[in-house]
Amino acid sequence: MTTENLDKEQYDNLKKICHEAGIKLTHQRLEIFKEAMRTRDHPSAETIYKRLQAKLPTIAIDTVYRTLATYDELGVVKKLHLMGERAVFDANLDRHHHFVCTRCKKIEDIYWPDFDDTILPDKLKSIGQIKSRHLELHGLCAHCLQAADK
Amino acid sequence: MTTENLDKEQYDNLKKICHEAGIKLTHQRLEIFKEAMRTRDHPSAETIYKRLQAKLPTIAIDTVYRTLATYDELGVVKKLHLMGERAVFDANLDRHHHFVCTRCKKIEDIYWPDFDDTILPDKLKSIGQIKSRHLELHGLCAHCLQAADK
DNA sequence: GTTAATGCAAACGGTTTGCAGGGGT
DNA sequence: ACCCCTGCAAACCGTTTGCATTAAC
Repeated sequence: MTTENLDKEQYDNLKKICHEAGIKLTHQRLEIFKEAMRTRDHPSAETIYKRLQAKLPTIAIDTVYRTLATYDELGVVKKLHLMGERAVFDANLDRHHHFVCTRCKKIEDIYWPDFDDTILPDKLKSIGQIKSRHLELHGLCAHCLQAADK
Repeated sequence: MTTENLDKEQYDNLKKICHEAGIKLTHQRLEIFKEAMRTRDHPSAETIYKRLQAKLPTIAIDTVYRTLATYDELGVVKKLHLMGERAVFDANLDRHHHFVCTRCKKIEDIYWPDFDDTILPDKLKSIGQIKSRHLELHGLCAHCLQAADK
């Protein structure tokens, strides 16, 4: 059980979370956690699975699915359901939204606190009790935009 | 080829769209169009398929998928990808967003023109070329809210 | 040692595809 | 008559599940 690339604080925190949830901190769970924390590129379960194969050649993809579902329930990562495509997992728990490039499918986190703080019109409040707002901006990312007007 | 429940204007418009797109206006395509127009409850392809079985007992579900995909391309209906659940189709082409009840999973169209007209912060514009914004509000609908505080 | 998690394989559900026959233009 | 569209079946892909083995506590 190695902890390189993972600071002690994060490790202790995960240990605490698992302990409080009454689940075991297995080798696989630790590596999946590290991989999820390592990048901000919204990997899918399959992506995480592939990235871990070098380090854990015998890991099964259903373990990745199960672990990420557990982490989602525990609030360690957040399962997103963008675009009806495969679910992707976001280790960024800050209040944010997403930009999706329609060409390369890249997903970028965006921040728009003024929008988050905008009070909903009274008309919308009659719908019920609104708990969260999820904004997706769609378009061409800077990179694809550049490639488009070649 | 019957047109009950479909006003002549809508029918002529579909005919024109198909003609201009160079595709045939078949019996199945007309019935799928009528079914999509008949309700505003965001049916899935499977739902439309089931609703048409009484009238078209031999229709195949892949025809529904193919036709709805065609209509999506033609702008007749809009394919949504909410919540990573099965894709649903929306015949409402007005500028609007969606409310999703976390309990009963009902999807309601919502309108918030002030938000649609809000200019994006300059910071976000650096992402690239933003073409559309899709907002999902999540929470409990009025009905489920009432059921919750029984 | 006890219990839960893993790996394997098979099932699952929604969606897509190849093909031959049938219907619209 | 021509060709596109349909219906059928099978494949597909991401995800989930049942079960025996393995590992964490």
